[in-house]
Amino acid sequence: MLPTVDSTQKVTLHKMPAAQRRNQIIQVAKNLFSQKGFVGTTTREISKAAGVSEAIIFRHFATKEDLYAAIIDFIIQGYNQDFQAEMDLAMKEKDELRLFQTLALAILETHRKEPALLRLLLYSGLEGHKLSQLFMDTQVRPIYQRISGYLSQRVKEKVVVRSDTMVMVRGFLGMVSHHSLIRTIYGDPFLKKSNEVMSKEFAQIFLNGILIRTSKKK
Amino acid sequence: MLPTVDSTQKVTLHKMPAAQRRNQIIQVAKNLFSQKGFVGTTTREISKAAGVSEAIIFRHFATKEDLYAAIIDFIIQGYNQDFQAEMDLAMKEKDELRLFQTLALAILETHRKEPALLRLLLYSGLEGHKLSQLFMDTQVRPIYQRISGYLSQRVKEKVVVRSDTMVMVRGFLGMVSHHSLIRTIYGDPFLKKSNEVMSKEFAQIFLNGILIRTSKKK
DNA sequence: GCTATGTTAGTAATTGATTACAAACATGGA
DNA sequence: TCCATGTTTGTAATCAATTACTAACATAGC
Repeated sequence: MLPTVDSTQKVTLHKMPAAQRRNQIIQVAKNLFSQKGFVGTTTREISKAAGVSEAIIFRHFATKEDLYAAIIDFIIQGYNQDFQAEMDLAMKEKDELRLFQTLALAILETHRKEPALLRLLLYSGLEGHKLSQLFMDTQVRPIYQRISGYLSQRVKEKVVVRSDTMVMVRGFLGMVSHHSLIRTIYGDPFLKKSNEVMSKEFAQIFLNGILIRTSKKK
Repeated sequence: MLPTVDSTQKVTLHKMPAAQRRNQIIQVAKNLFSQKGFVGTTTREISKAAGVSEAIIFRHFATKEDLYAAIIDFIIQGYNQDFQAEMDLAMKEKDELRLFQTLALAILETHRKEPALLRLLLYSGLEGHKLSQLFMDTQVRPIYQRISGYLSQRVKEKVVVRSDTMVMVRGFLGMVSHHSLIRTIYGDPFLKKSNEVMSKEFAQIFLNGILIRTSKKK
């Protein structure tokens, strides 16, 4: 907030509890870092966007790097994985279409609602910060493990073709993630379908690709 | 090259023809920009890496931005598409497996041999430079058109399932590109197969996914 | 009144870009 | 063949602006 002028023409400062200010700075900085990268974002910009003086930034975070680390924590912590429950259910019921459709939609919708996350991840990967590695280890790898494990079980049950299930997961997540990337970064002017439709079509292609064809249907 | 001292203790400068020096600067800058981004790379670094003073950079390129544009030109110009011929042949012979395997391998090998290209593309996309848009328009879009057109023809011939061929191409290129991205940026510690194998497996999954199954073969 | 929250006004270092000047080269006319 | 003349390729030093970060002082609100 910028200082506001009251009725007596006197400037009144907007003081905020430390925790709240700290959180506000994190939010503001997250957006700026995601738009312009770590080196591309200046502490002055952040302070201006937060409506405080630059010194306030350094009262809450010792260095610019510390602020970045706090953003990392915030993201890792607050990353919502409530789609996990639905995926569990789909696995239990051995409903592959629903499983992969849910997974795809969760990813696409996350990136649509929070494009800053994807951009921040890419920047941090390119700039060599630890966010990317941490995110891969704590968020992405478990998904690989779970899906890959499930597929391996389905291979044994002669439902999925005998091949490297890690490659399958990589392939499917590639379809979805790459689509988000193109959409988020390049705008994607020539493929404007909804995330629901894209999820369904990706899941269909993928499942036709890995399921052993039975002649029961069509 | 740094100035070298000859036998008579006299400093001899290493002068280079303008065109050659210009080219050398482009190469050096390309690597630095790809590693640290546009804002993350200083003209001083570039000059040091090129072994000349900073003023030389600005003699050949009016601004840092101009240097970046020259790199863009260089990449667009020198981007090798000799796999196009092999893809044409595969299309002519209606050999889908070979078509998509060739495409995948060409992409993966390009990124393996020249990781700077992928990184530069990502940075330029994130930083909002025009390289990304230009590359998409001149290099990527034509591939989408050609493959998508071919698949549409094969849909009519009842070989490929009736669905959006653009989504199919996006899906396949997603598998491949995303794999390259993970490998280039995050190192990919848990999927170490060769590009040849990955190309084949991706192509198989994808083709099983979009081809209408005939019962002639297994 | 006290203290946490804020500001103003700085720091030294680094940024992209420019200056003045020197060394190496090309070449035409004697 | 030679060297005087003009051009090209280079350097060192410096510019104003901006960087991350800090010190000293001010004030809101309990």
